[in-house]
Amino acid sequence: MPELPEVEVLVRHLGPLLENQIIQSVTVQRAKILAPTPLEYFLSRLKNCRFSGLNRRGKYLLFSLQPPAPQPSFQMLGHLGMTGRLFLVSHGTPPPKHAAVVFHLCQHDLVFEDTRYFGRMTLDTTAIAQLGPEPWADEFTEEYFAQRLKNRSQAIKILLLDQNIVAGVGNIYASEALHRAGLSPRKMGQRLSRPQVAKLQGSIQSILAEAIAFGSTVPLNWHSPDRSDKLFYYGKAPGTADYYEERLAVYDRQGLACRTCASKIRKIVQAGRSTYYCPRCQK
DNA sequence: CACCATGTTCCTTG
DNA sequence: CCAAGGAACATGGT
Repeated sequence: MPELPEVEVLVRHLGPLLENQIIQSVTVQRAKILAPTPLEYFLSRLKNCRFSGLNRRGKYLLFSLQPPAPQPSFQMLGHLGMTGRLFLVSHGTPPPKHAAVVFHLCQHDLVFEDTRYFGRMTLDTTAIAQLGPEPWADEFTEEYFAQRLKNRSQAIKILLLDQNIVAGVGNIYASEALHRAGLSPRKMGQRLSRPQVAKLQGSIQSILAEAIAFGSTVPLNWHSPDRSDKLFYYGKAPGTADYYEERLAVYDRQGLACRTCASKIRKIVQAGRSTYYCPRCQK
């Protein structure tokens, strides 16, 4: 899935475009991703609603929807899973093969395409309550982070993927943040010193912030299922250069030279997920 | 054919 | 009760 930065870039782009658009009807090809919301309820609830806001929490999307007065507004929760993408096409454009949900607006269709169907689009927003703080929230203090790590015997890489500790870090940026912090992904959470906790906290914030800034400057194609950019999974705008080559320090770079010390980047598997690190820079 | 993939949840085992 | 590991979900790329 797009991790926090990709979702943030999407929200910043899509939010203004959706503002005040009214849903004429909804087509659902994969009712499973609506769970636990029943299909019929989903369709009837959304019809004639106006998009009144789009926000992000962790890797989740939160759509604010306003039904015709006097009904109160409510929220729809989206999650892109591993392969989910959201984009606008001209009204009536044939949907891609794995279009899970299509929201028919006036002049456009909002397509939620998800090849692997791991994503969600639901009226059940309870998942939000289980999330830890945003990386830049006041609550995500060094004290809080140290407290959450100190009694954990799991490797720090695995803990970074725990959305209940801090929300939004995924498999790519977990490796990247640990490299920047100079920490071994194998180090147990409880064995981080206080300065290491502080450095990791700062690394998470800066890695994610830079990814958002990067994604905000790259010309992306938001209007088709094209995903050829290998970057933000939205598709590179036609005629633009490959910006992504030197973007990541360690992720998917096993066997290549560390850009800091030239040692060979290694790949290991933790909790069934790949981790990349530099054996010399990260202790 | 085999293995890998940006995520989350559930189940089993210890 | 908790931690850890594995499988499941489903499809496509290499």
